[in-house]
This record gives sequence, structure tokens and C-alpha cells, in this order.
Amino acid sequence: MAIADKEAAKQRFIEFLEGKNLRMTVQRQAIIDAVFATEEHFTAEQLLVWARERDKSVSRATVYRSLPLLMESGFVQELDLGKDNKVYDPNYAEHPHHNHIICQDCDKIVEFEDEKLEQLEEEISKQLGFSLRTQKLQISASCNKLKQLGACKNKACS
Amino acid sequence: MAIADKEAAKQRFIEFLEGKNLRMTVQRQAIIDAVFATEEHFTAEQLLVWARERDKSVSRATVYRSLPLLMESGFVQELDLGKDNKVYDPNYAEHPHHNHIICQDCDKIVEFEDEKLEQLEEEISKQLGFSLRTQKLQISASCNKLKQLGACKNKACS
DNA sequence: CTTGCTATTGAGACTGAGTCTCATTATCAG
DNA sequence: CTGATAATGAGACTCAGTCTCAATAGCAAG
Repeated sequence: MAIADKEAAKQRFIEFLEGKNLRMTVQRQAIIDAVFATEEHFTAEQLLVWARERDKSVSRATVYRSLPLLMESGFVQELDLGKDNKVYDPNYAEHPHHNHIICQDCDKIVEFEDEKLEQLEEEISKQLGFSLRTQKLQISASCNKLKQLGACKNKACS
Repeated sequence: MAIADKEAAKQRFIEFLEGKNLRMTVQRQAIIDAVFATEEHFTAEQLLVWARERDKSVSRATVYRSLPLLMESGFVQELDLGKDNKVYDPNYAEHPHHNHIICQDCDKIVEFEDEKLEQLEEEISKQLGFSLRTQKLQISASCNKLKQLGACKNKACS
């Protein structure tokens, strides 16, 4: 993401806060800067480390308090990998909804989009009386290909 | 599930154990009986309660040790609801792979199967170098319809 | 029925992500 | 500057899930 975009995104986040009578603080600055600086998935704990690199005063509690705000404002999406802890996906409200295939053996995550799939999801949801809120679909699979390449780091793949 | 089926399923589980040089014990009996007696999703903690009703000697550790076995043998499937803790779905290896739509507001879960969807999943997975191991797909949505009916128990739905 | 091998167990200590509390501090409008 | 209140850090706390370890149970072979 270009710097100009980051500034614009940050501005949008500030407006989001203002809309809720919330304040921009140095800690929140550090946290969103950290989020905007990565393209990769991260855990809350990882975000704490990154944010602290920018401002040592950021506490664990503040990170956990900020994540719901970031999700609500669309800058971050929560992923359920079926593993121990939650993983977050920075998506800047730009690069919008992408789905994930997750290797159950080695945690490898591949993102994808598929037009037909989205249509189908929409159709099924409507049929069942739901409305798709967050476009998030996750397929659990095994990365046979990686296994063949010897690229899978998990013992179950060897 | 009819009683005869339960017996057959239990027999299959015993064979599964034997194949791995594992033993059938009274505790494991109590646990699988509890699993076979429900059609609903349950948590590990709930399963502990149910199993203890059948045999007071069942401990939390044994329940947690048995769940991987039940999953591996296909009698139970793990669901990732993005909520606090894991939920399990009894599926007896009979009523095989069904997908889930989960309401993010009220935890309502609706199961469904869809031929086209499965084909598409398979296709996408293959294209990306994965092979679908466990056919499990979960769509996060909001149960607008339930909301309209006033059937949604969550405050966010009212 | 013994013996010995090994799988299994329960109790409870432990871990680690996430939450909560509360006294202190920062922000901002006036 | 001042008052109202949002926000914070530290650390206690919760709670699902894991691990350890000494005791026990299942089973096969004598």
C-alpha cells in the first residue's frame, strides 16, 4: 500500500472514531500503523509486539481493545483457522473479501476469490433465510502439493 | 439413530481402536455412548458432563484425549464457529459431510448440503494445489429471517 | 490364575489467550 | 485553565485445553 493510501486509510479510521465519540491516541496510532504496515495475517500477540516497536507504552489490553474497532471499521478481518488462537487479516477495506484455504497440517494459508463461488454462497444463504453479512469462507484441506514439494513444515506432511 | 445402528457404530469404533492397538475401556464407552445419544452440537465440556452421567469416573483429561480419536474415526467433526471455544458435531460417519451456515449474532447454526458447491470446492482446491481432506465449509452470515420472526435470541438481532 | 508389558486413567498443576478492574492519565471542548 | 469523560497500563483473573506422573486396568502368554 502506498503511503498516500495509508494516510487516507488512517484518516478514514479517525473519522470512524469520531463518529463514535472516540479519540485518536498515540497508542491507537501505533496499533493502526502496525496493521497498515503488514500484508500478512497476524495474531493479537504479534500485533502487540509490532505496536510496541512503534510506541513502548502500548499495552496488551489496548491491543485487545482496539481489535474490535479495527474489525468494525473494516480494516481487519478475523479468521477462524480452527487452531489455538485467532488470526487477523489486514484488508484495508480496499482489497475486500477474499476467501481462504487452510492446510490443517501446516497452517499454510492460500487466499483466493471466485465469482461463481460467491454467487453460489449468496444463493444458498438466501434460500436458507440468511443474508451473507461478511463474505468469509474457509475451506479446510491438506496441502498435498506442498507435501510433494517437501515444502510443508509439519511432521504430518512428511 | 436406531439402537442397532448405534451398536454397529460402536463396533466400528472398537475396530478402529484395535487397528491402532488401543483398548476399549469403560470411560471410552461412556464417552462414545454420550456422543451417539445426541444429535446436537456440543462442547468438550458438555460432553464431559454427559459422559459423567454414564460413568462418574470419566475425567476431563480423558474426554479431551478421546475427542481426537472420535474425529479421526469420523464419528465427530470439529466446527470453528469463531466463538470462544470449539464445538463438535456428531456425524456417525453415516450422515457424512454437511456444511454449516452460522449466524454471527445468535449462534444459530443451519446445516446444508449442496452438490454444486462441493464440485466447486473440489475444483478450486485442486487448482490451488490442495486436496480437500475434510469436506467442511462454513459461511458466516446473519440470520435476518430469524430476526424478522423474532426467533433470534441475541440482543444484536432485536 | 499369575506375571509382566503397556495402554489408560484421574488428579491436579500448568499454560496461554483473552477479559476485567481500577486508579491514573490524556484528550478535548469551552 | 478547567472540568467531563474517554483511554490507558498493570496486573489479577478466567477458562479451555494440555501435560505430568504415579496408580490402575486390559490383555497375552505361560
